[in-house]
Amino acid sequence: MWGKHTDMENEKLADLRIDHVPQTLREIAVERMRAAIVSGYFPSGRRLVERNLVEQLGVSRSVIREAIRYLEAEGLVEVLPRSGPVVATLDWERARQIYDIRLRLEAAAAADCARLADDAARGRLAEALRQLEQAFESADPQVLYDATTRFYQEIFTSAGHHVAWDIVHRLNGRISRLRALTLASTDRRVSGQARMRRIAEAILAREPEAAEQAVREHLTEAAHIARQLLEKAEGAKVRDVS
Amino acid sequence: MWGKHTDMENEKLADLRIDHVPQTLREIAVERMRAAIVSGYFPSGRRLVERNLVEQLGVSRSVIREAIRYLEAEGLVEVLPRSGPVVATLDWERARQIYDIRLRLEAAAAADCARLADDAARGRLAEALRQLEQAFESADPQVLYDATTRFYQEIFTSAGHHVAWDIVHRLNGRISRLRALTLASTDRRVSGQARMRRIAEAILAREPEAAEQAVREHLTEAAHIARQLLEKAEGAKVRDVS
DNA sequence: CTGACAATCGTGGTATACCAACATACCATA
DNA sequence: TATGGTATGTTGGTATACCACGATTGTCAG
Repeated sequence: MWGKHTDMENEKLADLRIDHVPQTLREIAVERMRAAIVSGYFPSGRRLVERNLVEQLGVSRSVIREAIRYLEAEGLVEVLPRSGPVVATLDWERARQIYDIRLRLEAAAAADCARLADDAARGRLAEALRQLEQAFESADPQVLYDATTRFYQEIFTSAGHHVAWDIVHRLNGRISRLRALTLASTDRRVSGQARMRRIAEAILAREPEAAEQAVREHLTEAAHIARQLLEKAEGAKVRDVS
Repeated sequence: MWGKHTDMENEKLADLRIDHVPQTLREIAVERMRAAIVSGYFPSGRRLVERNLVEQLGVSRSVIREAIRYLEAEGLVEVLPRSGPVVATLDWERARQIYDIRLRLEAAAAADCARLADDAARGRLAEALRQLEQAFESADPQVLYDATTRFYQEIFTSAGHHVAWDIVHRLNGRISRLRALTLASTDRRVSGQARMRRIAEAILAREPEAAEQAVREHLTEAAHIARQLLEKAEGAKVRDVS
Protein backbone atom coordinates (compact mmCIF):
# COMPACT_ATOMS: atom_id res chain seq x y z
CA MET A 1 0.00 0.00 0.00
CA TRP A 2 2.80 2.39 0.80
CA GLY A 3 4.59 0.39 -1.82
CA LYS A 4 4.62 2.30 -5.00
CA HIS A 5 1.68 2.34 -7.25
CA THR A 6 2.23 2.65 -10.92
CA ASP A 7 4.87 5.24 -11.54
CA MET A 8 2.36 7.39 -13.22
CA GLU A 9 0.08 8.28 -10.37
CA ASN A 10 1.91 7.50 -7.19
CA GLU A 11 3.81 10.72 -6.69
CA LYS A 12 0.58 12.34 -5.73
CA LEU A 13 -0.25 9.71 -3.16
CA ALA A 14 3.10 9.86 -1.47
CA ASP A 15 2.48 12.96 0.57
CA LEU A 16 -0.13 12.95 3.24
CA ARG A 17 -1.94 16.07 2.24
CA ILE A 18 -5.56 15.77 3.09
CA ASP A 19 -7.07 17.74 0.37
CA HIS A 20 -7.93 16.59 -3.02
CA VAL A 21 -5.31 14.77 -5.00
CA PRO A 22 -5.48 16.62 -8.30
CA GLN A 23 -6.39 13.47 -10.14
CA THR A 24 -7.85 14.88 -13.30
CA LEU A 25 -10.78 13.44 -15.17
CA ARG A 26 -8.39 12.49 -17.91
CA GLU A 27 -6.25 10.40 -15.55
CA ILE A 28 -9.31 8.62 -14.28
CA ALA A 29 -10.46 7.98 -17.82
CA VAL A 30 -7.06 6.55 -18.74
CA GLU A 31 -7.16 4.26 -15.73
CA ARG A 32 -10.66 3.04 -16.42
CA MET A 33 -10.00 2.40 -20.06
CA ARG A 34 -6.70 0.71 -19.33
CA ALA A 35 -8.43 -1.49 -16.77
CA ALA A 36 -11.18 -2.31 -19.22
CA ILE A 37 -8.65 -3.36 -21.85
CA VAL A 38 -6.32 -5.21 -19.49
CA SER A 39 -9.17 -7.12 -17.90
CA GLY A 40 -10.46 -8.13 -21.29
CA TYR A 41 -13.72 -6.24 -20.94
CA PHE A 42 -12.70 -4.56 -24.18
CA PRO A 43 -11.34 -7.52 -26.14
CA SER A 44 -8.58 -7.38 -28.73
CA GLY A 45 -9.58 -5.68 -31.91
CA ARG A 46 -12.67 -4.08 -30.42
CA ARG A 47 -13.36 -0.69 -31.87
CA LEU A 48 -13.28 2.15 -29.38
CA VAL A 49 -15.90 4.51 -30.67
CA GLU A 50 -15.35 7.88 -29.10
CA ARG A 51 -18.94 8.89 -28.73
CA ASN A 52 -19.82 5.58 -27.17
CA LEU A 53 -17.03 5.96 -24.66
CA VAL A 54 -18.32 9.43 -23.91
CA GLU A 55 -21.55 8.06 -22.56
CA GLN A 56 -20.00 4.92 -21.08
CA LEU A 57 -17.57 6.95 -18.99
CA GLY A 58 -19.73 10.01 -18.60
CA VAL A 59 -17.05 12.49 -19.64
CA SER A 60 -16.62 14.75 -22.58
CA ARG A 61 -15.08 13.86 -25.88
CA SER A 62 -11.98 15.90 -25.23
CA VAL A 63 -11.17 13.75 -22.25
CA ILE A 64 -11.77 10.55 -24.19
CA ARG A 65 -9.64 11.66 -27.08
CA GLU A 66 -6.73 12.68 -24.89
CA ALA A 67 -6.98 9.42 -22.98
CA ILE A 68 -6.89 7.52 -26.26
CA ARG A 69 -3.74 9.38 -27.30
CA TYR A 70 -2.10 8.33 -24.07
CA LEU A 71 -3.08 4.68 -24.44
CA GLU A 72 -2.02 4.80 -28.05
CA ALA A 73 1.49 5.85 -27.06
CA GLU A 74 1.41 3.11 -24.46
CA GLY A 75 0.72 0.53 -27.13
CA LEU A 76 -2.58 -0.63 -25.69
CA VAL A 77 -4.57 1.03 -28.42
CA GLU A 78 -3.81 1.38 -32.08
CA VAL A 79 -5.46 3.89 -34.32
CA LEU A 80 -6.35 2.61 -37.75
CA PRO A 81 -6.35 5.34 -40.37
CA ARG A 82 -9.84 6.42 -41.29
CA SER A 83 -11.32 3.90 -38.97
CA GLY A 84 -10.40 5.03 -35.51
CA PRO A 85 -8.93 3.47 -32.40
CA VAL A 86 -9.16 -0.23 -31.65
CA VAL A 87 -7.79 -2.33 -28.83
CA ALA A 88 -4.36 -3.49 -29.92
CA THR A 89 -4.14 -7.07 -31.05
CA LEU A 90 -1.32 -9.41 -30.17
CA ASP A 91 0.19 -12.15 -32.27
CA TRP A 92 2.73 -14.64 -31.05
CA GLU A 93 5.65 -12.91 -32.73
CA ARG A 94 5.06 -9.73 -30.77
CA ALA A 95 4.33 -11.63 -27.59
CA ARG A 96 7.57 -13.55 -28.02
CA GLN A 97 9.52 -10.32 -28.28
CA ILE A 98 7.80 -8.95 -25.21
CA TYR A 99 8.60 -12.04 -23.18
CA ASP A 100 12.18 -11.80 -24.37
CA ILE A 101 12.50 -8.21 -23.22
CA ARG A 102 10.85 -9.00 -19.93
CA LEU A 103 13.29 -11.83 -19.43
CA ARG A 104 16.28 -9.57 -19.88
CA LEU A 105 14.99 -6.73 -17.75
CA GLU A 106 13.58 -8.89 -14.99
CA ALA A 107 16.70 -11.00 -14.77
CA ALA A 108 18.76 -7.86 -14.39
CA ALA A 109 16.41 -6.45 -11.80
CA ALA A 110 16.36 -9.64 -9.76
CA ALA A 111 20.13 -9.83 -9.80
CA ASP A 112 20.56 -6.22 -8.75
CA CYS A 113 17.86 -6.64 -6.16
CA ALA A 114 19.74 -9.57 -4.68
CA ARG A 115 22.88 -7.46 -4.62
CA LEU A 116 21.52 -4.17 -3.37
CA ALA A 117 18.35 -4.66 -1.37
CA ASP A 118 18.59 -3.55 2.23
CA ASP A 119 16.74 -5.12 5.11
CA ALA A 120 13.63 -3.04 4.66
CA ALA A 121 13.39 -4.02 1.02
CA ARG A 122 13.94 -7.63 1.94
CA GLY A 123 11.09 -7.41 4.39
CA ARG A 124 8.79 -5.96 1.78
CA LEU A 125 9.77 -8.65 -0.66
CA ALA A 126 9.08 -11.37 1.88
CA GLU A 127 5.71 -9.82 2.55
CA ALA A 128 4.96 -9.64 -1.16
CA LEU A 129 5.86 -13.30 -1.47
CA ARG A 130 3.56 -14.15 1.42
CA GLN A 131 0.67 -12.34 -0.20
CA LEU A 132 1.52 -13.97 -3.48
CA GLU A 133 1.32 -17.45 -2.01
CA GLN A 134 -1.94 -16.51 -0.38
CA ALA A 135 -3.17 -15.36 -3.77
CA PHE A 136 -2.23 -18.70 -5.28
CA GLU A 137 -4.62 -20.29 -2.82
CA SER A 138 -7.38 -17.88 -3.69
CA ALA A 139 -9.50 -18.73 -6.67
CA ASP A 140 -9.73 -15.20 -7.98
CA PRO A 141 -7.45 -14.71 -11.00
CA GLN A 142 -7.56 -10.96 -10.55
CA VAL A 143 -6.13 -11.28 -7.06
CA LEU A 144 -3.37 -13.49 -8.36
CA TYR A 145 -2.64 -11.13 -11.20
CA ASP A 146 -2.36 -8.16 -8.86
CA ALA A 147 -0.21 -10.06 -6.40
CA THR A 148 2.29 -11.08 -9.05
CA THR A 149 2.40 -7.52 -10.28
CA ARG A 150 3.18 -6.27 -6.78
CA PHE A 151 5.79 -8.98 -6.34
CA TYR A 152 7.67 -7.93 -9.45
CA GLN A 153 7.23 -4.30 -8.67
CA GLU A 154 8.93 -4.82 -5.37
CA ILE A 155 11.87 -6.51 -7.09
CA PHE A 156 12.28 -3.73 -9.60
CA THR A 157 11.96 -0.84 -7.21
CA SER A 158 14.22 -2.43 -4.63
CA ALA A 159 16.83 -2.82 -7.34
CA GLY A 160 16.36 0.84 -8.24
CA HIS A 161 15.30 -0.08 -11.76
CA HIS A 162 12.46 2.39 -11.99
CA VAL A 163 12.68 3.04 -15.68
CA ALA A 164 12.82 -0.66 -16.41
CA TRP A 165 9.78 -1.23 -14.23
CA ASP A 166 7.92 1.40 -16.13
CA ILE A 167 8.73 -0.38 -19.37
CA VAL A 168 7.92 -3.84 -18.06
CA HIS A 169 4.72 -2.59 -16.52
CA ARG A 170 3.54 -1.27 -19.85
CA LEU A 171 4.60 -4.39 -21.66
CA ASN A 172 2.64 -6.40 -19.12
CA GLY A 173 -0.40 -4.36 -19.99
CA ARG A 174 -0.06 -5.46 -23.58
CA ILE A 175 0.17 -9.14 -22.69
CA SER A 176 -2.20 -8.94 -19.76
CA ARG A 177 -4.76 -11.35 -21.14
CA LEU A 178 -2.02 -13.82 -21.88
CA ARG A 179 -0.70 -13.43 -18.38
CA ALA A 180 -4.11 -14.01 -16.91
CA LEU A 181 -4.44 -17.18 -18.94
CA THR A 182 -0.99 -18.52 -18.11
CA LEU A 183 -1.45 -17.74 -14.44
CA ALA A 184 -4.75 -19.58 -14.47
CA SER A 185 -3.46 -22.65 -16.25
CA THR A 186 -3.45 -25.50 -13.80
CA ASP A 187 0.12 -26.75 -14.15
CA ARG A 188 1.20 -23.18 -13.88
CA ARG A 189 -0.42 -22.79 -10.50
CA VAL A 190 1.95 -25.40 -9.20
CA SER A 191 5.21 -24.75 -10.99
CA GLY A 192 4.68 -21.01 -11.14
CA GLN A 193 4.35 -20.81 -7.42
CA ALA A 194 7.46 -22.90 -6.90
CA ARG A 195 9.49 -20.88 -9.36
CA MET A 196 8.48 -17.55 -7.92
CA ARG A 197 9.36 -18.72 -4.48
CA ARG A 198 12.77 -19.68 -5.80
CA ILE A 199 13.23 -16.18 -7.18
CA ALA A 200 12.40 -14.65 -3.83
CA GLU A 201 14.57 -17.09 -1.92
CA ALA A 202 17.55 -16.44 -4.14
CA ILE A 203 17.15 -12.70 -3.62
CA LEU A 204 16.72 -13.04 0.12
CA ALA A 205 19.83 -15.23 0.20
CA ARG A 206 21.72 -12.56 -1.74
CA GLU A 207 22.51 -14.85 -4.64
CA PRO A 208 22.29 -12.76 -7.80
CA GLU A 209 23.14 -15.52 -10.28
CA ALA A 210 20.59 -17.88 -8.76
CA ALA A 211 17.94 -15.16 -8.84
CA GLU A 212 18.71 -14.42 -12.45
CA GLN A 213 18.52 -18.07 -13.34
CA ALA A 214 15.22 -18.50 -11.51
CA VAL A 215 13.71 -15.58 -13.38
CA ARG A 216 14.96 -17.02 -16.63
CA GLU A 217 13.34 -20.38 -16.02
CA HIS A 218 10.15 -18.81 -14.78
CA LEU A 219 9.71 -16.62 -17.80
CA THR A 220 10.79 -19.22 -20.28
CA GLU A 221 8.08 -21.46 -19.00
CA ALA A 222 5.53 -18.65 -18.99
CA ALA A 223 6.38 -17.83 -22.60
CA HIS A 224 6.01 -21.47 -23.52
CA ILE A 225 2.55 -21.70 -22.03
CA ALA A 226 1.60 -18.40 -23.60
CA ARG A 227 2.68 -19.64 -26.98
CA GLN A 228 0.52 -22.69 -26.80
CA LEU A 229 -2.46 -20.65 -25.71
CA LEU A 230 -1.91 -18.00 -28.33
CA GLU A 231 -1.30 -20.28 -31.27
CA LYS A 232 -4.28 -22.37 -30.33
CA ALA A 233 -6.33 -19.20 -30.21
CA GLU A 234 -4.93 -18.00 -33.53
CA GLY A 235 -5.77 -21.32 -35.12
CA ALA A 236 -9.39 -20.71 -34.18
CA LYS A 237 -9.20 -16.99 -34.59
CA VAL A 238 -12.39 -16.83 -36.57
CA ARG A 239 -14.24 -16.32 -33.35
CA ASP A 240 -11.67 -14.32 -31.40
CA VAL A 241 -13.89 -11.30 -31.22
CA SER A 242 -15.42 -13.01 -28.21
CA MET B 1 5.73 -1.97 -70.94
CA TRP B 2 6.46 -0.95 -67.39
CA GLY B 3 9.50 -3.17 -67.15
CA LYS B 4 10.50 -4.47 -63.78
CA HIS B 5 10.91 -2.31 -60.79
CA THR B 6 13.02 -3.17 -57.80
CA ASP B 7 11.47 -5.46 -55.25
CA MET B 8 10.99 -2.59 -52.91
CA GLU B 9 8.55 -0.44 -54.78
CA ASN B 10 7.09 -3.07 -57.01
CA GLU B 11 4.43 -4.34 -54.70
CA LYS B 12 3.03 -0.88 -54.23
CA LEU B 13 2.96 -0.13 -57.90
CA ALA B 14 1.49 -3.43 -58.86
CA ASP B 15 -1.99 -2.44 -57.84
CA LEU B 16 -3.24 1.00 -58.55
CA ARG B 17 -4.02 1.83 -55.01
CA ILE B 18 -3.33 5.33 -53.91
CA ASP B 19 -1.19 4.79 -50.84
CA HIS B 20 -2.20 8.10 -49.39
CA VAL B 21 -0.52 8.33 -46.05
CA PRO B 22 -3.14 10.16 -44.05
CA GLN B 23 -0.76 11.88 -41.62
CA THR B 24 -3.08 13.85 -39.46
CA LEU B 25 -2.38 17.28 -38.09
CA ARG B 26 -1.90 15.69 -34.71
CA GLU B 27 0.85 13.41 -35.99
CA ILE B 28 2.62 16.32 -37.57
CA ALA B 29 2.31 18.27 -34.35
CA VAL B 30 3.76 15.36 -32.37
CA GLU B 31 6.69 15.11 -34.76
CA ARG B 32 7.39 18.81 -34.69
CA MET B 33 7.21 19.03 -30.94
CA ARG B 34 9.31 15.92 -30.50
CA ALA B 35 11.89 17.31 -32.88
CA ALA B 36 11.88 20.60 -31.02
CA ILE B 37 12.49 18.84 -27.73
CA VAL B 38 15.02 16.33 -29.02
CA SER B 39 17.01 18.99 -30.79
CA GLY B 40 17.08 21.10 -27.66
CA TYR B 41 15.08 23.92 -29.16
CA PHE B 42 12.76 23.40 -26.21
CA PRO B 43 15.27 22.89 -23.40
CA SER B 44 14.74 20.73 -20.34
CA GLY B 45 12.26 22.16 -17.90
CA ARG B 46 10.84 24.63 -20.39
CA ARG B 47 7.16 25.20 -19.90
CA LEU B 48 5.02 24.22 -22.85
CA VAL B 49 2.25 26.77 -22.74
CA GLU B 50 -0.64 25.50 -24.79
CA ARG B 51 -1.81 28.80 -26.13
CA ASN B 52 1.71 29.66 -27.20
CA LEU B 53 2.08 26.36 -29.00
CA VAL B 54 -1.23 27.01 -30.71
CA GLU B 55 0.16 30.01 -32.49
CA GLN B 56 3.67 28.61 -32.88
CA LEU B 57 2.38 25.53 -34.70
CA GLY B 58 -0.68 27.13 -36.20
CA VAL B 59 -3.10 24.43 -35.08
CA SER B 60 -5.94 24.37 -32.62
CA ARG B 61 -5.65 23.75 -28.96
CA SER B 62 -7.22 20.31 -29.16
CA VAL B 63 -4.46 19.14 -31.46
CA ILE B 64 -1.80 20.57 -29.19
CA ARG B 65 -3.29 18.96 -26.13
CA GLU B 66 -3.57 15.54 -27.72
CA ALA B 67 0.00 15.79 -28.94
CA ILE B 68 1.09 16.64 -25.42
CA ARG B 69 -0.70 13.56 -24.05
CA TYR B 70 1.20 11.43 -26.51
CA LEU B 71 4.55 12.94 -25.64
CA GLU B 72 3.68 12.66 -21.98
CA ALA B 73 3.17 8.91 -22.30
CA GLU B 74 6.42 8.78 -24.23
CA GLY B 75 8.23 10.35 -21.31
CA LEU B 76 9.41 13.39 -23.21
CA VAL B 77 7.01 15.70 -21.45
CA GLU B 78 5.85 15.69 -17.87
CA VAL B 79 2.77 17.49 -16.67
CA LEU B 80 3.07 19.27 -13.37
CA PRO B 81 -0.21 19.53 -11.49
CA ARG B 82 -1.77 22.97 -11.74
CA SER B 83 1.17 24.23 -13.69
CA GLY B 84 1.01 22.42 -16.99
CA PRO B 85 3.38 20.48 -19.21
CA VAL B 86 7.12 21.01 -19.21
CA VAL B 87 9.91 19.35 -21.12
CA ALA B 88 11.03 16.39 -19.03
CA THR B 89 14.26 16.83 -17.16
CA LEU B 90 16.91 14.18 -16.86
CA ASP B 91 19.17 13.47 -13.93
CA TRP B 92 22.06 11.08 -13.98
CA GLU B 93 20.22 8.37 -12.08
CA ARG B 94 17.55 8.11 -14.75
CA ALA B 95 20.08 8.42 -17.53
CA ARG B 96 22.12 5.63 -15.99
CA GLN B 97 19.11 3.35 -15.96
CA ILE B 98 18.35 4.21 -19.56
CA TYR B 99 21.89 3.42 -20.66
CA ASP B 100 21.67 0.16 -18.76
CA ILE B 101 18.48 -0.88 -20.53
CA ARG B 102 19.88 0.16 -23.87
CA LEU B 103 22.94 -1.92 -23.20
CA ARG B 104 20.91 -5.03 -22.56
CA LEU B 105 18.53 -4.61 -25.45
CA GLU B 106 21.16 -3.52 -27.96
CA ALA B 107 23.51 -6.31 -27.00
CA ALA B 108 20.74 -8.83 -27.53
CA ALA B 109 19.76 -7.26 -30.84
CA ALA B 110 23.34 -7.22 -32.11
CA ALA B 111 23.83 -10.85 -31.16
CA ASP B 112 20.60 -11.95 -32.81
CA CYS B 113 21.39 -9.84 -35.83
CA ALA B 114 24.73 -11.59 -36.19
CA ARG B 115 22.97 -14.92 -35.96
CA LEU B 116 19.96 -14.29 -38.13
CA ALA B 117 20.66 -11.59 -40.69
CA ASP B 118 20.43 -12.72 -44.27
CA ASP B 119 22.49 -11.31 -47.11
CA ALA B 120 20.09 -8.50 -47.85
CA ALA B 121 20.17 -7.38 -44.24
CA ARG B 122 23.93 -7.63 -44.24
CA GLY B 123 24.05 -5.41 -47.28
CA ARG B 124 21.85 -2.82 -45.65
CA LEU B 125 23.96 -2.88 -42.52
CA ALA B 126 27.13 -2.41 -44.54
CA GLU B 127 25.49 0.52 -46.28
CA ALA B 128 24.39 2.00 -42.98
CA LEU B 129 27.94 1.69 -41.70
CA ARG B 130 29.25 3.40 -44.80
CA GLN B 131 26.88 6.32 -44.32
CA LEU B 132 27.75 6.42 -40.66
CA GLU B 133 31.43 6.76 -41.38
CA GLN B 134 30.65 9.45 -43.88
CA ALA B 135 28.63 11.20 -41.18
CA PHE B 136 31.59 11.06 -38.84
CA GLU B 137 33.50 13.07 -41.41
CA SER B 138 30.76 15.62 -41.74
CA ALA B 139 30.70 18.38 -39.20
CA ASP B 140 26.96 18.42 -38.73
CA PRO B 141 25.96 16.79 -35.44
CA GLN B 142 22.42 16.29 -36.68
CA VAL B 143 23.67 14.21 -39.61
CA LEU B 144 25.75 12.11 -37.26
CA TYR B 145 22.85 11.67 -34.89
CA ASP B 146 20.54 10.51 -37.66
CA ALA B 147 23.13 8.17 -39.10
CA THR B 148 23.72 6.44 -35.78
CA THR B 149 19.99 6.10 -35.34
CA ARG B 150 19.65 4.44 -38.72
CA PHE B 151 22.59 2.20 -37.99
CA TYR B 152 21.00 0.90 -34.82
CA GLN B 153 17.63 0.64 -36.39
CA GLU B 154 19.07 -1.61 -39.04
CA ILE B 155 20.55 -3.86 -36.36
CA PHE B 156 17.29 -4.10 -34.43
CA THR B 157 15.03 -4.68 -37.40
CA SER B 158 17.36 -7.20 -38.99
CA ALA B 159 17.31 -9.11 -35.74
CA GLY B 160 13.52 -8.96 -35.73
CA HIS B 161 13.52 -7.05 -32.45
CA HIS B 162 10.83 -4.59 -33.39
CA VAL B 163 9.35 -4.12 -29.97
CA ALA B 164 12.79 -3.59 -28.49
CA TRP B 165 13.61 -1.04 -31.14
CA ASP B 166 10.44 0.80 -30.30
CA ILE B 167 11.49 0.95 -26.68
CA VAL B 168 15.08 1.92 -27.39
CA HIS B 169 13.98 4.53 -29.85
CA ARG B 170 11.82 6.21 -27.24
CA LEU B 171 14.51 5.97 -24.62
CA ASN B 172 16.89 7.60 -27.06
CA GLY B 173 14.47 10.47 -27.36
CA ARG B 174 14.74 11.03 -23.66
CA ILE B 175 18.53 11.10 -23.67
CA SER B 176 18.82 12.77 -27.04
CA ARG B 177 20.60 15.84 -25.82
CA LEU B 178 23.06 13.67 -23.98
CA ARG B 179 23.59 11.59 -27.09
CA ALA B 180 24.19 14.68 -29.15
CA LEU B 181 26.77 15.84 -26.64
CA THR B 182 28.55 12.52 -26.37
CA LEU B 183 28.61 12.09 -30.11
CA ALA B 184 30.09 15.54 -30.48
CA SER B 185 32.77 15.07 -27.86
CA THR B 186 36.10 14.93 -29.59
CA ASP B 187 37.52 11.70 -28.19
CA ARG B 188 34.20 10.12 -28.94
CA ARG B 189 34.48 10.94 -32.59
CA VAL B 190 37.52 8.73 -32.75
CA SER B 191 36.74 5.85 -30.43
CA GLY B 192 33.04 5.88 -31.19
CA GLN B 193 33.68 5.40 -34.86
CA ALA B 194 36.10 2.58 -34.19
CA ARG B 195 33.73 0.85 -31.79
CA MET B 196 30.75 1.08 -34.08
CA ARG B 197 32.75 -0.35 -36.90
CA ARG B 198 33.67 -3.24 -34.65
CA ILE B 199 30.01 -3.86 -33.96
CA ALA B 200 29.22 -3.97 -37.64
CA GLU B 201 32.22 -6.13 -38.44
CA ALA B 202 31.33 -8.65 -35.78
CA ILE B 203 27.79 -8.88 -37.14
CA LEU B 204 28.96 -9.21 -40.73
CA ALA B 205 31.36 -11.93 -39.61
CA ARG B 206 28.48 -13.71 -37.89
CA GLU B 207 30.10 -13.55 -34.48
CA PRO B 208 27.31 -12.96 -31.94
CA GLU B 209 29.47 -12.87 -28.84
CA ALA B 210 31.89 -10.42 -30.38
CA ALA B 211 29.02 -8.19 -31.48
CA GLU B 212 27.52 -8.27 -28.03
CA GLN B 213 30.84 -7.42 -26.47
CA ALA B 214 31.41 -4.57 -28.89
CA VAL B 215 28.01 -3.08 -28.07
CA ARG B 216 28.75 -3.43 -24.40
CA GLU B 217 32.02 -1.53 -24.66
CA HIS B 218 30.52 1.09 -26.90
CA LEU B 219 27.64 1.84 -24.57
CA THR B 220 29.69 1.65 -21.43
CA GLU B 221 31.92 4.33 -22.80
CA ALA B 222 29.01 6.41 -23.97
CA ALA B 223 27.44 6.24 -20.54
CA HIS B 224 30.71 7.26 -18.97
CA ILE B 225 30.99 10.34 -21.15
CA ALA B 226 27.35 11.14 -20.56
CA ARG B 227 27.83 10.96 -16.84
CA GLN B 228 30.64 13.43 -16.88
CA LEU B 229 28.65 15.82 -19.01
CA LEU B 230 25.53 15.47 -16.92
CA GLU B 231 27.09 15.78 -13.51
CA LYS B 232 29.06 18.79 -14.64
CA ALA B 233 25.80 20.33 -15.82
CA GLU B 234 24.02 19.42 -12.62
CA GLY B 235 26.79 20.97 -10.59
CA ALA B 236 25.95 24.27 -12.23
CA LYS B 237 22.24 23.69 -12.24
CA VAL B 238 21.56 26.75 -10.15
CA ARG B 239 21.24 28.72 -13.32
CA ASP B 240 19.50 26.22 -15.54
CA VAL B 241 16.10 27.73 -14.95
CA SER B 242 17.02 30.10 -17.72
C1' DC C 1 6.14 53.43 3.76
C1' DT C 2 4.27 48.99 4.57
C1' DG C 3 1.16 45.33 4.63
C1' DA C 4 -3.26 43.32 3.67
C1' DC C 5 -6.88 42.73 0.61
C1' DA C 6 -9.11 42.62 -3.78
C1' DA C 7 -9.25 42.88 -8.79
C1' DT C 8 -7.32 41.06 -12.78
C1' DC C 9 -5.09 38.03 -15.80
C1' DG C 10 -3.07 33.81 -17.35
C1' DT C 11 -3.42 28.92 -17.39
C1' DG C 12 -5.19 24.36 -17.42
C1' DG C 13 -9.48 21.57 -17.46
C1' DT C 14 -13.86 20.60 -19.33
C1' DA C 15 -17.84 20.72 -22.29
C1' DT C 16 -20.26 21.53 -26.45
C1' DA C 17 -21.25 22.58 -31.19
C1' DC C 18 -19.98 22.49 -35.80
C1' DC C 19 -17.84 21.05 -40.30
C1' DA C 20 -15.49 18.14 -43.85
C1' DA C 21 -13.95 13.73 -45.34
C1' DC C 22 -14.67 9.09 -45.70
C1' DA C 23 -16.83 4.45 -45.32
C1' DT C 24 -20.66 1.59 -45.20
C1' DA C 25 -25.15 0.04 -45.86
C1' DC C 26 -29.23 0.56 -47.97
C1' DC C 27 -32.46 1.68 -51.42
C1' DA C 28 -34.56 3.20 -55.71
C1' DT C 29 -34.55 3.25 -60.44
C1' DA C 30 -33.06 1.97 -65.13
C1' DT D 1 -30.13 -7.40 -61.54
C1' DA D 2 -26.88 -3.76 -61.62
C1' DT D 3 -25.96 0.88 -61.14
C1' DG D 4 -25.94 4.96 -58.81
C1' DG D 5 -27.37 7.87 -55.30
C1' DT D 6 -28.55 8.66 -50.41
C1' DA D 7 -28.58 8.23 -45.48
C1' DT D 8 -26.04 7.33 -41.61
C1' DG D 9 -22.17 6.87 -38.69
C1' DT D 10 -17.48 7.76 -37.45
C1' DT D 11 -13.44 10.26 -37.34
C1' DG D 12 -10.34 14.31 -37.54
C1' DG D 13 -10.22 18.95 -36.86
C1' DT D 14 -11.63 23.46 -35.16
C1' DA D 15 -13.70 27.06 -32.43
C1' DT D 16 -15.58 28.76 -28.43
C1' DA D 17 -17.25 29.18 -23.95
C1' DC D 18 -17.03 28.47 -19.14
C1' DC D 19 -14.92 27.34 -14.67
C1' DA D 20 -11.33 26.78 -11.03
C1' DC D 21 -7.15 27.99 -9.47
C1' DG D 22 -3.01 30.55 -8.80
C1' DA D 23 0.03 34.46 -9.55
C1' DT D 24 0.50 39.19 -10.22
C1' DT D 25 -0.59 43.62 -9.40
C1' DG D 26 -2.71 47.53 -7.84
C1' DT D 27 -5.02 49.97 -4.29
C1' DC D 28 -6.07 51.49 0.10
C1' DA D 29 -5.89 51.64 5.11
C1' DG D 30 -2.90 51.77 8.94
